[in-house]
Amino acid sequence: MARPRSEEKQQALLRAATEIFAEQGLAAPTAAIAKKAGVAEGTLFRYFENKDVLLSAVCDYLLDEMERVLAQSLAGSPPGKRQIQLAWDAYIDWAQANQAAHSAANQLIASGKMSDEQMEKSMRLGNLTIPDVPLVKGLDLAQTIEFHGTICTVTANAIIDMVVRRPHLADIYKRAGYQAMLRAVELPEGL
Amino acid sequence: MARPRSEEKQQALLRAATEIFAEQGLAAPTAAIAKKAGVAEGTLFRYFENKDVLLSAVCDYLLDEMERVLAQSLAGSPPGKRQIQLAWDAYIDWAQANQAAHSAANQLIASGKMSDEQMEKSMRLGNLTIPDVPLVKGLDLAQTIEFHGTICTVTANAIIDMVVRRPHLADIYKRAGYQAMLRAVELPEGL
Amino acid sequence: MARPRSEEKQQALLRAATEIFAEQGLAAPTAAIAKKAGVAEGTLFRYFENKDVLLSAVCDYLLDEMERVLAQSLAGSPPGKRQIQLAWDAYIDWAQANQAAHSAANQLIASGKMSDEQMEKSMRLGNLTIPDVPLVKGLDLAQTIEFHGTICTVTANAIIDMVVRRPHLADIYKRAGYQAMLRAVELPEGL
Amino acid sequence: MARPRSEEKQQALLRAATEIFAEQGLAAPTAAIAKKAGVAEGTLFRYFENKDVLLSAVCDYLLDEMERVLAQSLAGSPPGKRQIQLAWDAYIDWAQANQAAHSAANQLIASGKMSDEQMEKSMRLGNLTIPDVPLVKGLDLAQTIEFHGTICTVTANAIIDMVVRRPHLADIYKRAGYQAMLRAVELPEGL
DNA sequence: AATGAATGAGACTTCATTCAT
DNA sequence: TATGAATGAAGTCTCATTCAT
Repeated sequence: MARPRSEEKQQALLRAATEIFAEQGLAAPTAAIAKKAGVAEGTLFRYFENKDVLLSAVCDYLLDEMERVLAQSLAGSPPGKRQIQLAWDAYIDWAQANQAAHSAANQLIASGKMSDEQMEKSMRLGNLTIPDVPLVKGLDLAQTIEFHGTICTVTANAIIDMVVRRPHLADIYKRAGYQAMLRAVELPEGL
Repeated sequence: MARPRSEEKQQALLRAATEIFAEQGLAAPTAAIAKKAGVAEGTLFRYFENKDVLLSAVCDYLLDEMERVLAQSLAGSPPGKRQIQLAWDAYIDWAQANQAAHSAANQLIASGKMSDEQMEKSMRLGNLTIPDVPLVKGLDLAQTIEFHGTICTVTANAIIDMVVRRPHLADIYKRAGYQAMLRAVELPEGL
Repeated sequence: MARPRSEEKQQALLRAATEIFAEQGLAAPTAAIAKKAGVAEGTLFRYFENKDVLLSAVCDYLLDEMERVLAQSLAGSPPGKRQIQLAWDAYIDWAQANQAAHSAANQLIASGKMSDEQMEKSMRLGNLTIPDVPLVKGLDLAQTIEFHGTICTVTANAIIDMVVRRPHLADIYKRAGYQAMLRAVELPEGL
Repeated sequence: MARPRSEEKQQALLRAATEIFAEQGLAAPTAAIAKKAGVAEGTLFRYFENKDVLLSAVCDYLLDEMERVLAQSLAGSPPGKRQIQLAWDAYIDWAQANQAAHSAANQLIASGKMSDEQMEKSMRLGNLTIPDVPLVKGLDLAQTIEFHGTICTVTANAIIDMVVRRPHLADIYKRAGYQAMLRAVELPEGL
């Protein structure tokens, strides 16, 4: 099974899978994905050997997307300053504008089907912009970063859920969530 | 008279379902649950009309369990003092000792199949011990409580994941997580 | 499995089965029958070895009922005169008043599960009151009787269906049907 | 392109269903039908969404078949003359030659699962060739036609049963039945 | 390479029958 | 004897995957 050529169809399938997973869960039939992508049922399996491979590919696709969004948000801003808030806002705005992507990503993470590499990448994104902070007593540097990154990530996701549920309070949630996160990871609120 | 319907079997099914859901996800076959509970496939459906009813029953079972654990942790301690920490520790310890229960509960909450009542109860548990705090600017009282309760809950769950992944750091995560949560919701750290 | 004693329960089961079969078809669960009869699921099988035996017993029960109704209608009327009309009216009135019995009987006959004896008895009932008529050319006496009896029976059943569907026309259907039947079997209409 | 969906397979399924229903009743397993049609179990459900749809499709298939047979029998014969006998003979001959079809059709009609449209079509076929006859006293025109059509239909079906049971008397039953039906609906026997 | 019909394992569920009480 | 909980075979239907076209 040589990787076939239509980059376009591959993208269509990834986008369709993202939406279908968001709507119906990861157990959604591959046929529904193919249909939404506008290709035949069998064609899906020319691009993704089986459903697990597709799940993994969607995961990569979404991680790349997040990475792109975060990278773009930081581009051109002086490192070490306001970086965190830029990333925070960019992530929340992206999730609000791409709820299917956010939902699918959460389901994939929760499914326990992500590879170690993918887990690590998702971690890395969560830690992306956390500056040097004092070690948590009893943890080494890597563990401290992971600890703070995790709290940052889950807080952001919680905020996104609230934003999605009450869009008219989006800005309030976004700001208050940001302050709460800063306090949680012991960064000065002025940051 | 005929054999009485056994409370024991119902409990066995709920426990088996919890474990199987934790291991295989909510899409796990009912046959696996019946087998683990040591009953015939058909027996499951005498106790739970169909799979959705079983899911819902497991949800109630786990919420009751959590409620029991939290209530017990608070029993006998003077209200308004150290209550939060007692609940925090009890929840994290329970989750560490009952990983299947914690995992199943999380999946059920994420599945969107919970009834409104169940959602509300899970919310209530999350807010249980949060004392009066100043309103978040722009939110009313209920929204403020929800906001803080949500952050508290997701932080606790994040800590549990870390505790499960690195049990030897359990106490450190638990303590540091607790402090982080207090700061996030703007409670004095000495609490 | 000795035949147990409660005649009353046996009758209750037969009556319940008749009603349930009429409502839900012969594929109705035995549990529904037991419930309607007010006995436990397992009790049914102490009175009827298995479902086929129950079907057969219901068939006998209904044939006996019809026989009783027809016999009663003829009792005391001088043989050979007006007998046919008495039987016709009695049968149609009985079916209208006992639609479940009629429906169940029809389903049993259509199911092809009747024993030869039962088939023969149902035939016999259909022929009960047909007086001597000239042989149909090409048929012997028994065949002629069967031929006329069959036509009489199916006509009566057709009339019953119409009566049930339009009760306000019951008498018209009953009379017109009777006349049509007489003509079909070449009996003088005045009979 | 992919294999085209085969009209042939759909027909095979309809024919197989007809035979299986005739042999085993409408409760027969879909697996038996698929097997007899020579396709996989799942294939049946690509052609018919579920069992009820299959039942309905078989019903349509058989009604169409009957309509075709009756239409063909009348084609080219001057209207209003001998039409009835042509249709009668064609129907009985068809049923004798296609006993499974006749049996399945009867079961479907008896099952109460036919749509109103299908009921009406089956009625229409039964009334097809009945010419103008005097009103039955107390019934309007439509009711009279229904009355006669019903009697005609049930008589024909009764004759078919007899023909099937004693094929060597087929012609005698057919003729005698025809005469009986004519008398029943008050048409001159010479017709 | 793309298609979508075909496949059949496996899911959920029902129910006749058995058997412990 | 009566009960009804327990059983598991069997039914309907879904869907990931294959393969003829």
